[in-house]
Amino acid sequence: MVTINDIAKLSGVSRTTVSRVLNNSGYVSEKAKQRVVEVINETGYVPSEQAKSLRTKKSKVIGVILPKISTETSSRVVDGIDRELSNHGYHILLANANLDTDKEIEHFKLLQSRRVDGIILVATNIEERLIQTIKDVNVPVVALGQDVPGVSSVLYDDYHAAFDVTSLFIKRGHKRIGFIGVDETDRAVGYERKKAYFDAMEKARLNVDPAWVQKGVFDIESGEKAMLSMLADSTQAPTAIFAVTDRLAIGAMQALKKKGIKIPEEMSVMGIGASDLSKYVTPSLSTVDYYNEKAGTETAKLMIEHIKNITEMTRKLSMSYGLIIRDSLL
Amino acid sequence: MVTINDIAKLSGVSRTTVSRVLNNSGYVSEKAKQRVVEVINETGYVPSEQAKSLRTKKSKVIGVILPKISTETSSRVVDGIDRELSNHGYHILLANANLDTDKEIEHFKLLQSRRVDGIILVATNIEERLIQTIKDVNVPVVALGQDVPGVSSVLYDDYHAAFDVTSLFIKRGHKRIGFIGVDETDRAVGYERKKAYFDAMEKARLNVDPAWVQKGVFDIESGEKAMLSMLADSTQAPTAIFAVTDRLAIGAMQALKKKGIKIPEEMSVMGIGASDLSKYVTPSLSTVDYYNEKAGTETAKLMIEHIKNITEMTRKLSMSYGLIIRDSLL
DNA sequence: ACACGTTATGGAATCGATTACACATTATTT
DNA sequence: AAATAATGTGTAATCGATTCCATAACGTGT
Repeated sequence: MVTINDIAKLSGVSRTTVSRVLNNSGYVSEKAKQRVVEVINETGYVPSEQAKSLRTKKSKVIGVILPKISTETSSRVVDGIDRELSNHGYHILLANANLDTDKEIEHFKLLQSRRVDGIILVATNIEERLIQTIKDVNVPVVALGQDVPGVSSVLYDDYHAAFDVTSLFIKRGHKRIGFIGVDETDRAVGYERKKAYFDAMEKARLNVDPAWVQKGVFDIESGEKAMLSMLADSTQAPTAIFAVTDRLAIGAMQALKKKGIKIPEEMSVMGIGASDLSKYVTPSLSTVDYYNEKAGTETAKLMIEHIKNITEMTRKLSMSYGLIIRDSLL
Repeated sequence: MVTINDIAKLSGVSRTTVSRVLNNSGYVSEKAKQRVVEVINETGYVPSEQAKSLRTKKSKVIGVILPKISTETSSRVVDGIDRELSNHGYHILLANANLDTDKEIEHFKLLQSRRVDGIILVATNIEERLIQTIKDVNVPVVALGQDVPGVSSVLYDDYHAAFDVTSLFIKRGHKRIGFIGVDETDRAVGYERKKAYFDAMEKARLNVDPAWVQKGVFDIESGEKAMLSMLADSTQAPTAIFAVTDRLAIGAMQALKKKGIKIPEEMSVMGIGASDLSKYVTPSLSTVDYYNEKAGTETAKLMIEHIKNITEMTRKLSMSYGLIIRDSLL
């Protein structure tokens, strides 16, 4: 590997001068500069960011901790993050927590040891241990998707989105509305969306049969199971189903199809996420677009502001959302 | 930031001893060790991988260049890569080429400057410039998805997969089979799969109406367009459609639905990719599973072998595939 | 002719780790 | 008891860059 010293020797100057050429700083004569550039091109020298980082204490790398790599949401978010970061010369160091809080915490340590300039946490469940870990970290942390106390966060408006979905059903005349949620330890998806559903129902003075409220775990199969339980448990079936994610909604649709229940004639369905899937299932699924890519970009922007110390305080940014009305809705 | 020197001072030993404790190497008395560990825990010291890398010339980071981040294939592949790499203490530095060869080449330079231990290229089009760049790079490179000359590659068996799909149609009695491909500059997806289609047709002595052969660009919309062109251009429509990707196939299905052509009664459809989408469209799409995650894992394994110099020569690894027969097929 | 600002260059310290080597001290073998 | 081996620790060089500081040559205003 050719180093700055080699370039210095070959071009007959000191490594200080080479560094000046590299960074376009200080005084360098036109002649020296040309000679150095020449040698650099001949040798194919690429300066070591590592050595540079060690000295300057800036790595130009941002760690991104994901709950799971291969989900549509993750990949959209990462796309958005990268789009913004690469504009500022930053790279992404990936860390997959795989839905395991221990790993999440471990990744904070690992990313610190790599001296990343900041850490973006795409969050799910927020435990006390995690919050403590974040406090101990000495680089800026920005969270996406969950409101982490004391940490700048980019948030989806889960409450209002879920409220709007439920209200939409109500406005269309539905009185019996079922709900498929996830565990409430997930504050955003589990707790907030559920609360909004209940609030909307209560506001419209609509009754909620406990059997209409079911729980799944983020995949299609569990949505199917939840739907079947709902049909089995309730004396009177709902006429509409609000599932907190598209995959749960599509699972519910699978169950309904198998039961011969017509969508949307006998049952309306809505999800959240605007997944690719939602557009191409039959009937196409009404859903909520969370603009994940935009959310990623905003998170990255916030991170850069923190790094540049433009923003000192912790900020909370609420994303907007958009309802997408398709055929699954009567 | 607390450094190894601080730890040394606080525990009253030299930094050599601290390093020994850190790496569990050489001789250290039990007493000294305990003292050092104690101080480390008190201070929350995290060793700098950067400084370590500079000295040891190993960064334990692998650069991954993706053609596009937010695709199902990419995220599955990255998942597989990470699964294997993290087992060996490696991290992934992400680089998004966004379907731009210039960027791809630029990323090679950038990753080199970060002194990654290896580069995994998830490839699409292979240009001469790219091959030259790879040659100039001085770290191991492994390609995934395309056969890059002189570079170890993990390959999908595009030819046989496509041949099998076409043959399956033929075996089921189809005589007029349409093809929706992509540009042949993509050797694997564009060229190989097309060649296999023609070879299978020829082997069965079946005629191919030029209008049956259409081209799209990796998205659903273009699949739809290609299908409409095929119907418009051909005097006699095919009874089966082989699209080289699931998204193209689903686009074709959309077109057929709009035209009121029944799948599979009037037209059978197959794709390649085993996307989530393929399972939940109606009718469910028959396709080929390329086991992307496994491919990612294998690529990572190959990379590690190269880094450890277990494998000196360039190797070509061909992945297996599996046909998934679903409702879109008569 | 003197002082001073501008331009050009290099020496040497520094960032935070690893590691070769030297030097004690203690334990074991003969 | 002397020779040898095992154990424990520190000094200093090193990795590849940046950057502070010193020094020198040169022009120019007075």
